[in-house]
Amino acid sequence: MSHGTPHAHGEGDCAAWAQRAYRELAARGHRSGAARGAVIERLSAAGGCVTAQELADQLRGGTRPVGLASIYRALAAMEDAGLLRPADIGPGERRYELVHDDGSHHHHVVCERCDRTIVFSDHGLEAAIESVGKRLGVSIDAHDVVLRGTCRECAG
Amino acid sequence: MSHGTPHAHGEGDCAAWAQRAYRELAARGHRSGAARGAVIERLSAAGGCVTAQELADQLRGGTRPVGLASIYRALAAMEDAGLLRPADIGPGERRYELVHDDGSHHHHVVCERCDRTIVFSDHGLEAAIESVGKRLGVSIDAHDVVLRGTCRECAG
DNA sequence: CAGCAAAACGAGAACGAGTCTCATTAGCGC
DNA sequence: GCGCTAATGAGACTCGTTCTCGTTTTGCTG
Repeated sequence: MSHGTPHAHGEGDCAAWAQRAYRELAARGHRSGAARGAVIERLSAAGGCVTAQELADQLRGGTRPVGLASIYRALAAMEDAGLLRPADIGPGERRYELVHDDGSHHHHVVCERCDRTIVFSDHGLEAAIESVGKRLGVSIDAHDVVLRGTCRECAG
Repeated sequence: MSHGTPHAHGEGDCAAWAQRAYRELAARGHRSGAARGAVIERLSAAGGCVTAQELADQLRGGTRPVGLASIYRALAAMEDAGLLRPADIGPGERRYELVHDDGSHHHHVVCERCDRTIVFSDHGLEAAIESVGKRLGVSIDAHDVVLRGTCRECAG
C-alpha cells in the first residue's frame, strides 16, 4: 500500500498535462498566446518543480524570449485553473508543481547538504494528515509537507 | 494584523523562554544589547509566530525603535542558538516560533477564509514523518507541515 | 478579408522582504 | 576609566514578484 515513488518521472503524464492545460485554459475563456504556450511547453518538459525565474532563463535561451510578467501571468492563470500548485519549499523559493488529474500528490525532502529536492509520496502520511484534520474539526483542502535532512548520498 | 492566536500553552513558558534566550546567547559569547533585548521581550510576549516586520512595527511604536537590521541579526543569532525556528507558512511569510526546551513541537493549520493560524501537534503525524524518513533512507532533522482548509468557526 | 474589442504581451517601474556596509555606540574584561 | 570588539541603526542594495502602460495578437463579426 504505502509504496513510495522516490523520483519517478513519468513523461507521458506531462504531455497529457500540457494538453489538459491548453484545453482547460481555453475553456476558461483564455485566448492562446505565444508566451503562455511557451510556458506550458517548458513546464511540461520540466515535469514541474521549477521557479518562475528558471522558466524565464530557459525561455530566454530558447527560440523566443518571454517577458517575466507574462510568465507570472501564465502561472497565475494556471494556478487559478487548478493546473499548478505552488510549493513553498524555502524562502525565496516558490516552485510550481504540475497538478495531474489522477489526483496524484507528492511532497518534498530537501537535503541540507546538497540542496537537492527529493520527491516522495506516502499513504501513511496522508492518512495521518487526514486524521489530524478530523480531530481538529477542520476540513483540509491542501497541505504542504517539507522534510529537511541529509540524503543517502550525502550521509555517505 | 488580526492574528492573535489563541494559545494552548501557558504564558509562563514564554517568560521561561526569554530567560533561557538571555542565558543561551550569553553562553555563546553574545553581549547583551538594547535591540536584542527588545526583540526577546517582544517575541516572548507574542509567544512566537511573528514575522520580522511585525516585530519591527511593534517596536517602532514602543519605547524605542529598533533597526530592521538588528532585528534580523537577533533572529539569526537565536535561530543559530536553537532558540527559534523559522516557519514558512506562506509566500513572503517567514514566521519565527519559539523553541521550548521541553522539545515540544507543533505545526499549523491556516484557515483560508479567516486567515487565522491554528497550532496543533500530533503524535501520529510525527510517527508518519519518521517512518517516511526511514523508508527513504534520509535522516530528518526538521520538518514543516502546513495544512490549509476551513476552520470550524468559518465552516459554521 | 477587413475591422474591432478584448486579451495577451513585454519592458520597465514599483514594491517588499531580506541582506550588506559602514560609521557610531555601548558592553565587558582589564 | 581604557580599549577592544560586538552590537546597533540608517540606508544602500539584491532579488523575487507585482503593477502599469503602450503595443501586438487573437478570435469574432460583418
